[in-house]
Parts: sequence; C-alpha cells; structure tokens
Amino acid sequence: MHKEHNLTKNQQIIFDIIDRSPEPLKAYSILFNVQKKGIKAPLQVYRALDKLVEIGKIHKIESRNAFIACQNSSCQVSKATAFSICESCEKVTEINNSSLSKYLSNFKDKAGMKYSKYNLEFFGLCKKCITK
Amino acid sequence: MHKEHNLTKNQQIIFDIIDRSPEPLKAYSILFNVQKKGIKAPLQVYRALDKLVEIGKIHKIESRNAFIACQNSSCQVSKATAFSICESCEKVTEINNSSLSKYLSNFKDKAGMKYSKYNLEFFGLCKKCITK
DNA sequence: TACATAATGTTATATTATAACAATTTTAAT
DNA sequence: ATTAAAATTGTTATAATATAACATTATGTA
Ligand SMILES: [Zn+2]
Ligand SMILES: [Zn+2]
Ligand SMILES: [Zn+2]
Ligand SMILES: [Zn+2]
Repeated sequence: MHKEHNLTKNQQIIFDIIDRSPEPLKAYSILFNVQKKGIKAPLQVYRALDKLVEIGKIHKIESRNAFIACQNSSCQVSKATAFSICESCEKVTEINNSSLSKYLSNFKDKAGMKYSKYNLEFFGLCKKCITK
Repeated sequence: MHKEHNLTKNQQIIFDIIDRSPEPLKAYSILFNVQKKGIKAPLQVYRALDKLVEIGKIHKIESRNAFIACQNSSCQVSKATAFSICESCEKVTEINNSSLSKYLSNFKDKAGMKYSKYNLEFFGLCKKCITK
C-alpha cells in the first residue's frame, strides 16, 4: 500500500490533470494546461512530476517521455513497474500481474547483481487496433 | 541470428564509436566525437542511430537516452531487450537470459493483448559499487 | 521562537530530437 | 547500359524535453 502523502498545491494540480487523463501526458502538455492556474514555468511542472514519481503517484513511460497515474496501489512506490503500450493508438495500461512481478522481483542475473527496481514496457497492438 | 546488413559510411562510423565505448553514449556526445570525420549535424547522427536500432546493431537505453551496441546476437533484432543499470556508476549490461526472455516473450496480459516487443530495464548497484 | 527542510517562483540555458527540402548514392529491374 | 524507385546524405532551422542557478516563501518540529 502507498504511504499517504499530502500533496502540495502544485503537486495536486498536476496530479489531478494526469489522473483524469485517459492517456499519458507530456510535461509541456501539462504545462499548457495549468498555465491558467498560475503554474507558468517548466520547472514548476518538472518538480511536481519528480515528486509524484518519487512517491509513486505517477509513473514515467520512458519510451514516450510521458506520465500516467498509478493504477496499481500495490506497486511498491514505483520500484516495480510494467506497462503495455499500443503502437497504433498509443494507449498505455499499467500491468498488474503478480506472477510477472514476482518473477521480475526475484530475478537475478549471472553477475550476481541484485536489483532494487525495474521498469518493463511491452509493445504491441491493443484489441481495438488489431481488428482494424 | 542477425541478418547481415552492410552499413553505410555514416552508419559504420557511428556504430564503431558505440561499439568501442565501455558505456552507453548519448547522441550529442557521439556528434562531438564524429565531427572530425565530417558528420556535422544532429540529424546525421540520429538517422544513423535510428537505422542501427532498427536492424538491431544497437539498443537505446530509454531511461538514459543513450545507446549501446548489442551484446547478444540472439536478441531478435531489438524486439526483446533487457538491461541492468547501475545507479551509482551507470554501467549498463545487456542481459542474455533465456529463462527471462522466454517468460517475457510468452507473457500475456488479462486484456488478451499479444505483444510483439518489450524492453526491460533493471536498476540497482553493480558488484563494484555495492562494496564501496 | 528558531532552526532545518521542503516547496515555490523566476530567468536563463542546456539537452534531446525532428521538420523540411534538395541532392546524391544505391539497388534492382528492364 | 538505362532508368526508375528507394535509401541515404547534407544542410538549415526549429521543436520538444529537461535542468542550472538563485532568491523567496512555506512547513514541520525541537
Ligand atoms: Zn503503479
Ligand atoms: Zn490501440
Ligand atoms: Zn541485443
Ligand atoms: Zn556500479
């Protein structure tokens, strides 16, 4: 479970926009959308994004430079994330699969390196796009 | 196995630099290093990078916006990639583990979406950095 | 209170990546 | 060899993403 964090004003504004969006949002798209609320500079957005990622309220989709709200209260504060990405419509879904997360959390490579974090992105076509 | 591709001059120059590097290289770092060889513009670098990624000779480390040479002739032309990243020294290694690649290649999510590609990045501390 | 920590506001700048268009080279078929 | 298509290159300009530096304000807490 996530530890509760009291979001600050900027953090809450930016989280709300991401949380309401059906698709991942990019930083400057967020910026344009919050300028009427007094957030005028990129840094204000990036700082809120950094904090929200840190506390696990949002995740960055690295291959898209975009952010989505966490759909998965059991993902250990952004330490273990997996997403499916449709390469046609760009729909992104957070994968919540205990077999997968167990497998990856326990994975050890030959070098004996133990991992504290992972991020996995699957690419393909979503159901809607396959039938097109 | 990789299909053989005859690299063009620019592609070869840029591949060689990445291949010889002990660490992932960023596009503009590559650019600075090849300016003496006549490659002057970012686009020349990005076009070569795009092609090299497409044919599987290099991979992009998404979380770092950097590129490394493929260490793994059996990774199906960039369709199934996994890396370990040391968060201290930034050493990146391509993981070649058949159990992992089988597990991920066969993974199906609840939505029935079948994936054609994945990228996995593990983060942690390498052996050298753990003991520091 | 007073101190430390976190968050904010602001300007400027750094870094990463693509658009648009013309020219050249390579490939493969006639 | 001729030719047309496809791929690659060269070039300038610009878009998109992200951080540095510094001053200020708010918040938590001893
Ligand atoms: Zn999550
Ligand atoms: Zn789709
Ligand atoms: Zn590879
Ligand atoms: Zn290390």
